[in-house]
Amino acid sequence: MEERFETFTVLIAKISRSIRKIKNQEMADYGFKSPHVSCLYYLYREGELTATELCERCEEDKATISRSLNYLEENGYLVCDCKNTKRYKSNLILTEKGKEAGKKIADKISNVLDEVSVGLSDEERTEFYRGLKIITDNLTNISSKYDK
Amino acid sequence: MEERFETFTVLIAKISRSIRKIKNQEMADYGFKSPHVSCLYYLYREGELTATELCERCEEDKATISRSLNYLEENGYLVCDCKNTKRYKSNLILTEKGKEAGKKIADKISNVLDEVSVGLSDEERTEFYRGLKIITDNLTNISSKYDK
DNA sequence: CTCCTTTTGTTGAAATATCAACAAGAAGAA
DNA sequence: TTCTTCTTGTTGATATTTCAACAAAAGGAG
Repeated sequence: MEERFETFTVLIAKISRSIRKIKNQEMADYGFKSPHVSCLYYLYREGELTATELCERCEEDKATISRSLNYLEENGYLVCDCKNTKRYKSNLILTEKGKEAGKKIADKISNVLDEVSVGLSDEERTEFYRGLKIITDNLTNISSKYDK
Repeated sequence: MEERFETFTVLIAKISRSIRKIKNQEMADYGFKSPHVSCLYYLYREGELTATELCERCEEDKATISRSLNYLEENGYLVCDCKNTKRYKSNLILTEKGKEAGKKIADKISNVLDEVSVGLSDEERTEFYRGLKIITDNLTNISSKYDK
């Protein structure tokens, strides 16, 4: 009997839910939700980025990112070196407060990642990531048929 | 530099999105969305199930499933051998129309699953699924800290 | 049977994500 | 500069998911 569907889509669904839950809860004291956490993480790691670059990193809709940035800016986590009223092509820059939050997030994420692969050897983990990459690309290809 | 976050959460996000897109689009002619597809798939494969069992299979919220079942019932894809006005503990049964749709879905899913692991040997695929299972369990553990 | 507890399913409200139309700016050609 | 076109970001509307309160039924115990 066909077991692949279960051992794939169901596991992926569980993983997605767990990741979102972790991102939502770890920084709940700050009022951050999953997309805020992603924004701060990437800005902390990569330095200045534009909104579009941040969308790519986070794999989130630009509307979601736009609204997350409003929240983060209003609450003093970042500023924008805007040449104009909007954020077009402008770099988003973490404030000190933003960097502190970013560091906290990066540390937590690092811990989680350590725990995630408990039970796999280094080699197995490497192989796993390789497989994950291949499968992601295959699926992206398949689903892109529906883009017009 | 820490690459694990990218090679994990981002890939998982992409996979989730692709899966949902495929499920949404493959049966769009029928007006099915992702949860409808999951319901029909499992009912087709496993025969009669209760709503709760279906929630477990689909990894969906019971509210989502409840509403999906309304749609499927209203449109003649399934009936419920209800002993009462609600669906409590009752078996959900596909009609002929439902079975046809279920078969179509099962075939499509089978095709997709063939394509998903192109580039991996049988052995690599088996190893990959094993790793996926371990990681899922680890993450479920980590995130369950937040359940009270 | 009657009462009590647990399970199961529904419903409306709230939170999130997604989509699509639009507006503002950038970039380049003439 | 002044068009024109393409990119980038915002906004409101809509769809979807999630949460939590509730209600109906089931399963026991007495």
